[in-house]
Amino acid sequence: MGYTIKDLSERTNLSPNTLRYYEKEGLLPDIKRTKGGIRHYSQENLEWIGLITCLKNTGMTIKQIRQFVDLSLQGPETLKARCELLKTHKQEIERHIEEINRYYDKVNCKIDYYTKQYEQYMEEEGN
Amino acid sequence: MGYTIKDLSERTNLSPNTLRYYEKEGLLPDIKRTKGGIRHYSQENLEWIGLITCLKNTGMTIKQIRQFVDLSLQGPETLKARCELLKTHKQEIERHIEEINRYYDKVNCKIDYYTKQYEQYMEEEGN
DNA sequence: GTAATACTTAGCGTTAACGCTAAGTCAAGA
DNA sequence: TCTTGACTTAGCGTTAACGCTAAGTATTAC
Repeated sequence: MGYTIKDLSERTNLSPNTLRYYEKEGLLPDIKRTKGGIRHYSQENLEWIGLITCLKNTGMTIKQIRQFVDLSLQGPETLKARCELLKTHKQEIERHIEEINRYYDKVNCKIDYYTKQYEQYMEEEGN
Repeated sequence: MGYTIKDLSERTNLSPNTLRYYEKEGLLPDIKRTKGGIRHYSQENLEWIGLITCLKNTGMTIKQIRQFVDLSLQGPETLKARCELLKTHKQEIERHIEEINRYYDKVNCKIDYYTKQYEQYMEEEGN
């Protein structure tokens, strides 16, 4: 039971290098080892990595994630703090979403504009 | 008429350094100069920078933007190519939007989860 | 005329998040 | 048993997109 580092690498699309790096940086606590020292990731570990990846891909730095992880390790007294941290981050994400939507509109406008320009150009050339 | 580099820096939130850098990299063609060699940005230049910024902040690299700019400089024969390029990029943006929405949902789930955990914790402690 | 701003070249520094390598050791599944 | 994969330390390399500095010159708004 459990995943080897290669298994997990495939499931998470993170390289073994990256998985070791995250562990070293404190983002992945409680990874079990065999007697021989080989990592064995649990289902829980896999899910945790899902959360880490989520935070990372929405703009959190490793250091910031580290702080969140440190809180998590301190037990239920920090539940509120963790919640606040996530709520703050949620607002960040909302800002990103707004921004990207604005840019999306802008690109669409440009596409329309170029399309019209192109049609006009073809008409002129077409004669 | 026209903006100095400082004016434009303020309007675009790009540093003078960055504006010169973009120009050097070929993202900003046709910037006029005074006899003395001082840059004078036009309204058109400002709008162009708006587009560049849009592409950059939606994940295009300087090099890719450069290709788009090069096409633009070649006149109306490249209108179709530019259009295709933007459409491809539009799909990229759509992928980003989907991704970020998934992450957004995940963060919200976590917030709910922690909130419930917290309430439960408070109940237990509250006695 | 003078202070404030702009220009150039050029080249080194920075940050984040890894990648990669090497050397040497160890583990474990078939 | 043997081959395949895993482990460690440690340290250098990489990429993108600038930042910063210095030195020395030129311009321009007031």
